[in-house]
Amino acid sequence: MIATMSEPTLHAEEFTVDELAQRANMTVRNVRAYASRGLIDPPRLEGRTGYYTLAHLQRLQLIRQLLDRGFTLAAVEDAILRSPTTAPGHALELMTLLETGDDADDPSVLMPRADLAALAGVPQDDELIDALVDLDLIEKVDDTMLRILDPAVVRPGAAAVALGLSPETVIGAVPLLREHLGVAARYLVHRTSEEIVQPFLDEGLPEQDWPRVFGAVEELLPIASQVMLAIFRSELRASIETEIGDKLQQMGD
DNA sequence: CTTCTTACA
DNA sequence: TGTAAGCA
Repeated sequence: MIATMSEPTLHAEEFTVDELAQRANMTVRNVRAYASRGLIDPPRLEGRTGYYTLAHLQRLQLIRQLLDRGFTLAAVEDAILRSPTTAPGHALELMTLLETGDDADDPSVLMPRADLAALAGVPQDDELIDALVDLDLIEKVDDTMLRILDPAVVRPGAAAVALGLSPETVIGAVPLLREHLGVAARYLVHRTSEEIVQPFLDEGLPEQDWPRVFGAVEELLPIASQVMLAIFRSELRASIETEIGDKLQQMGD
């Protein structure tokens, strides 16, 4: 009915760059910059002007959230390019897990023994070092240098010690977490194998579909991680309420 | 007049 | 990331 000449967009859910940028609270310049880095899909082109959809908007909003959380553009880029088909929320959680996103392949890093002790806020202790070595979390390089094999575990662990937990408690948590999370991990992998991989093997294995199956399995990693994290968090909160809440209440009495 | 690209700062 | 020039 109404055909205003200034509004060629009759598809209700499509925007021009300008509208897109506005809704995402970004400048057009940055929208284009992200687009040029492949962070958003190319728009539907009509002549020379592009028309963007809600999917584009959501992607930009995700980028903004991650940027606002303090991640570098490079890290955001890495996260998005890694899991293109994963829902935006999952990618966000994935980034939180990966922290930086870059050193996911070989995270090991060299650190003087004194530095590790400083991070934990405790005096240097050979026994603690040995305990970490036994857990395959670090390696002895020489008398003064350590190789941190799993910084994602060691760094927060040191932080926990710095906050007042005993090193023994923190170190003791590692085998405990490995054991219990390992059960859940093996269960999920087993079910994935049975329900996703096996059917493809059974029905004749069209070779060209393998990348897709493999991709699906890969993408389950961040999704499962997110669920694990959410459940663990709620368990932590529940424990805090009962255990610590009770003690505080007793103090009040 | 707007979109897009490229280039520069 | 902003600004500008040239183009469709």
